[in-house]
Amino acid sequence: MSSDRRKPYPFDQIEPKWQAIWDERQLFHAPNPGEKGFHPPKPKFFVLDMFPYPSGAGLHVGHPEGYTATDIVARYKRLRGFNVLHPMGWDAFGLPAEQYAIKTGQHPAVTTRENVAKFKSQLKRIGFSYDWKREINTTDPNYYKWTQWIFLQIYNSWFNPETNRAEPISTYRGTDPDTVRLAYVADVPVNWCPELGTVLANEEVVDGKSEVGGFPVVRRPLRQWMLRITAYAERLLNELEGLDWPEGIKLLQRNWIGRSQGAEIDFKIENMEQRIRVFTTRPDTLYGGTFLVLAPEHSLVDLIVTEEQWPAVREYRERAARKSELERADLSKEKTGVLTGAYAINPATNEKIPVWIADYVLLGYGTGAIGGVPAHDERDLEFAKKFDLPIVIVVQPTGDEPAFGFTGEGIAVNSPIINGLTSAEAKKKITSWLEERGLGKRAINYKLRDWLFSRQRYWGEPFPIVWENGRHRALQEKELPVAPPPLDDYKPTGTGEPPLAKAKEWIRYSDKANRETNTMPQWAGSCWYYLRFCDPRNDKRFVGEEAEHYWMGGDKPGGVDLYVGGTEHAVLHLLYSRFWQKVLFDLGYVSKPEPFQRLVNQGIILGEDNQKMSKSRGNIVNPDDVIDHHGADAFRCYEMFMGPLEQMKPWSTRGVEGVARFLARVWRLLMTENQAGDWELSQKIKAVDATKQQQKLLHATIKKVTEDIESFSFNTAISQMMIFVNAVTNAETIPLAAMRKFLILLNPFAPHISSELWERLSAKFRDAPGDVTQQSWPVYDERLLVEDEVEIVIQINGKLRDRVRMPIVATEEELKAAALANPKVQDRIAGKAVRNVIVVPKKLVNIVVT
RNA sequence: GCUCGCGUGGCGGAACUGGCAGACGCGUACGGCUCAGGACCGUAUGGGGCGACCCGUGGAGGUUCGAGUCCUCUCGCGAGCACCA
Repeated sequence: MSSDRRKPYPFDQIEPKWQAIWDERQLFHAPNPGEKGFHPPKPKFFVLDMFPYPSGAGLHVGHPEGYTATDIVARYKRLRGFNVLHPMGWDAFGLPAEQYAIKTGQHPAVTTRENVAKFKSQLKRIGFSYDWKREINTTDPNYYKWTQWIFLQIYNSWFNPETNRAEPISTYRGTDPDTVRLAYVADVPVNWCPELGTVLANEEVVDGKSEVGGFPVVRRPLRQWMLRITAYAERLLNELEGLDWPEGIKLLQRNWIGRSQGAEIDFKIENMEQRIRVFTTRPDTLYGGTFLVLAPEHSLVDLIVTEEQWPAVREYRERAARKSELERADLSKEKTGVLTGAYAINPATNEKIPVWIADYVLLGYGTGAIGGVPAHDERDLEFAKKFDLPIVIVVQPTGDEPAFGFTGEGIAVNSPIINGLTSAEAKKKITSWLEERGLGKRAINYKLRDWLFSRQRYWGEPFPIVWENGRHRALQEKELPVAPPPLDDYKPTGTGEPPLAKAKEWIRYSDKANRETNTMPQWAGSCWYYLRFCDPRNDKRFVGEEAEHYWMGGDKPGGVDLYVGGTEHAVLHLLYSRFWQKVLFDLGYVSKPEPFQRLVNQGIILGEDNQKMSKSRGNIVNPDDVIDHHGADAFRCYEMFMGPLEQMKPWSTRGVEGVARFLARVWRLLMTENQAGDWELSQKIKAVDATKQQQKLLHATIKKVTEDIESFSFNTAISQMMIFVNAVTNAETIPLAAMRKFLILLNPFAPHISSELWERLSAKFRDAPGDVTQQSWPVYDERLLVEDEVEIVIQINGKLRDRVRMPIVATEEELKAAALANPKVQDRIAGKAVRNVIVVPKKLVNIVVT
């Protein structure tokens, strides 16, 4: 007696069989222009997954959700005659491999190789139709050579505000190009994570902790490489407009970029030459400004602070510096601050107002200084109350809310030159007034900060930069790639000096020059990988011109036609790669300013207990187990049948059984088991015409599945196929041609079983040459879908009372007459007045009575 | 606190521009077939009532001949931002 249960159909045999065939025949390889097998008339379709970081834990059920969706689309588009680019690769630089190396001494490259092999075999088991000839790995020198090359293009260019685009640094006419490069070095307060021994980008810090690992992050000044992404703030914001992305993601990016419009106003300091510049979105409240506040770190503080205030200021600054980001941002705490002892002049009122420092003002935003308008700003009000500062009302609400503490728009009061104007008008007028006097100007501010681009890590791309006499200098293209040095000890130094600094020989570039020892962040490789997929083996260029033009759409709309991934990259990868794409576009290297035309986010898959899957909860579902039990086709179909792709939804073991049962029914529809226990083709299959009803259902199914794939409603597409199979199951004879069409519809969802059944049909009937993957997508005939009769709903006062079958050609008058003559209606409306009869052709009649 | 998104049976979810609420699947019940095997097949399945009928899409209003769908308010859940001047 065998312990393993008999399989409802032999997926364990047919799935490996077809995977091997696909591999061997390179069936899913997409030829590039000029290559063998390339057909110019075929339209292109670029469908991309967010490539994974190959972790040691292997694939979890969340990964294949998006991958299955894109695979269905890829297979569908091929059947529709597209040349489909559907690639996969590995985003393999990153912390886990490095931390494993620190623990065990095993080189990250070895760990990466092992993990990639594991991921790849898991993906292959699911039957994804990737073009494996295009596989890329960000840690491959042939790949990161070009990541470094792109960095050099960024380094060697600047953003020309007049043309609003990046240009080669040679076009810069100023004295020091290093001040305008898109990649530059700056001493900035950075997010330093002691536990990880590295700095992190703003985007990588969540609630004062590292996104990876959740370790505390503190502010610390360090000299770091930055990328001038802020130069692109406006374009990154505006060009979101034309993208077919979920509104939620667009909104996240808009908020992250955080554009606000207002004015910069200069305040004279009493008895000093310097002026304090503040940024405000409400210049119309200038008359209500009764104090100024500078960020504690503001550079003017040293100059303006008075002798007697020095001790207090120094102490306050030290305390602020010691605070973590989290403590500083704690909203529940009371406002703090100290007087500098200096006074400024409000340019509108000419009054003397005190200058304070307080940590609620951030150095990083605006000018690092604000004008305090306590009557119309919550924070300023809180501050003014705490320190007993004057409060002057200058905006009168138009509603009946109190003016005190009113932060909305209203009418200007107590403001001589703008009295009576609406806030919008007042803003314009006061700003012009300031501009005329050289006291201020219109200004736009962004929350977006420049991208902190260096990391103190081993397992990342080294910068193609050397230092000589304290100045940085780019390497030549021919010196790429710059490989990381071999090291025995990968540990962070803890001082902020990168581990590469330990490689004494590697650092020494020449007698005079040393190599840069920072590495690039993990995002670097993923910023442009979609471009490399177009031409992954090119050793002359990061992507061949013709290949880029073809796959990214050239002058036609497109780019990556479909990009599927999680929302977690909304302000990280998706913002960074848009930025790189724009730089490359400006410099003439690529044909599109935006990389991803259409973006779809898959929702998270929860555990069976409705909780987030996690090791500690013990609710993780392993795809390998599911495939062992039910096969890859059932796994794929269940991932899609669970519910809408974008939605968060829980895993259900029972649910998998349901779809597995469906596939088994498909199998048994065409196959029967003989005495010996072998599967053979069912005798019920005949090369006969389908019945009228079968024909109608088939065409309804073609229509529904086609439309549902186009609209990403994979769950309802599967429902419709279930309805079809349920209906055909009881038929005496099974019409061959209809089943052929059905198998093509099923193929994108369940490629193995549909391939096998197709082949078995071909062995007997020889009516359709080739594999199912080589067929073309069925077309439905609208004429077959129209009914002769329809069911008309009869309502009285909007409530369902009866249904009658009527010819589809029935006129409104006929429908109305039939409804009124209906016995149930007669009973109900007896003695009542019919006030109105609404007729919706082919649908319903609604009788309105009193 | 602010900004988005979402609330439909015992469960996952269907329902195109307002037009038969609950497709499909799970679960459950009964029946069949069987070596009672957690396999397979069939039938039923929103709630209430013996019944004709009545009630039902988080809650309260509104628009409409007609609302799960549109509008207003409200409650709950999820996500994002969080002193951004």
